[in-house]
Amino acid sequence: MSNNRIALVDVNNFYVSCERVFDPRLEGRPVVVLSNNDGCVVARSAEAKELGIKTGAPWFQVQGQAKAWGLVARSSNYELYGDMSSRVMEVVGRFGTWQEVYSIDESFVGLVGDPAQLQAAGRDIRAAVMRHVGVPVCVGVASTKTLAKFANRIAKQNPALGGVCALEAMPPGHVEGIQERVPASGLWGVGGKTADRLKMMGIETIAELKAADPAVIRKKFSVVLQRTVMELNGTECIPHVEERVDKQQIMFSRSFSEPVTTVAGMEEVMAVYAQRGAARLNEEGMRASAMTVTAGTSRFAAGEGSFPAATIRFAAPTQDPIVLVRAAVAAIRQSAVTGASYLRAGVLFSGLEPASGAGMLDVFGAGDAQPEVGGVMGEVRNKFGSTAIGIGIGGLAQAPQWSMKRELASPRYTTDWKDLPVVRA
DNA sequence: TCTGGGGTCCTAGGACCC
DNA sequence: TCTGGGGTCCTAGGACCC
Repeated sequence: MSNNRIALVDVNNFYVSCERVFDPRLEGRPVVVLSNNDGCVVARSAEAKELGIKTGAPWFQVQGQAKAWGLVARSSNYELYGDMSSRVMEVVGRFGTWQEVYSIDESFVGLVGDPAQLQAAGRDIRAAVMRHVGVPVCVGVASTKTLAKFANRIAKQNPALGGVCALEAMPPGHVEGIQERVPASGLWGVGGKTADRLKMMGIETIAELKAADPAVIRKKFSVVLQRTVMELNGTECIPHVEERVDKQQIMFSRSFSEPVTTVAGMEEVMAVYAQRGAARLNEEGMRASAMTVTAGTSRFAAGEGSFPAATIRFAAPTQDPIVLVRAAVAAIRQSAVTGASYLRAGVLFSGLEPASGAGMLDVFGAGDAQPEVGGVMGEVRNKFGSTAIGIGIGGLAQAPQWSMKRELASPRYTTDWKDLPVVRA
């Protein structure tokens, strides 16, 4: 067996840690970051976790005690987190033989060495990210991705390890002991439904799942869970995806700050959302052969609710915002229910292909003379800001009534000159 | 009054073809 | 009343992830 290993590096309480870099007063205090519309809690500091605040907790239920607890809430600031993320990834990537960015705050990297060297590499990564970006990370190192995730969890839960756990550097029997105690549902890839079904078969702990027959697991569940079993036993089954492959879908979906109750209102929403989606298509350099528009009433309200969805297939793949807006508005006009109280809507593009190069035949030879609308709008936005241009209601400078609320937002410290922090010495 | 916004992969089943 | 066998492609839905 070679000594190639996989490290999973992730930032602790990522969104909260980003906020703390620019506002050190938040250090040591309970802090939560809220979802769009300040709806619910999406990230918590260790102190907030200790208070018993759960991920997904509705903010209006927590808000009452905030003052007594000294709890600080921030609206999510995705521009800041996105920028901090790329800085973290760049630093972490320097240490790996390869790197796969798995989510906004996690990446897998390849490491080589004996257990002591792996442990040392983990400590180096941690120190480098803290020095260059200022956020704390944990590192788990093992022979497969599933085990690296597991090792990372051990690192997080045992402060004595200093944020790094190379599985093979642990004392003999230690890892096995944990696997006998921890439920299988704590593993990457094992969700609630699967855990329930496993339980009925008498499989509750990680150790029990590890000892299960992969063929039986595949038959009763799926190839996905079979891979988990094999990875627990040290056989790599989940491939590395170093090059970010092209996305299969692009979505724009948001809930509103207040309900939209008329079909005309939903047409307005769709006009704006289709444009936001089209802008994303343009940024990714893609065009779509199909678009699905969706809307929904509250999942928490009594009664049936209304969840319209309609898919439009285009004769030729497109990223033209005018075409997309027209189609989305027509689709919602037909599928929205008069009088329903809609709280969210979205557009999903699928059947994506690159917009450049050999695409559609330019039958009429108009391609050169008529630059694509989406591209031009993208250039204008880049130069003059995201609200500088739009079609119809999407061009209004003032946001419509139902637009998202972010009342507790922090400044865009790293992506907007106006918000650059000032340091006095 | 109030409850996120993205994504991925797999499977089953239907349509269609030879 | 009987009516193959195999293959591909597409879609919807489920489960999971952060």
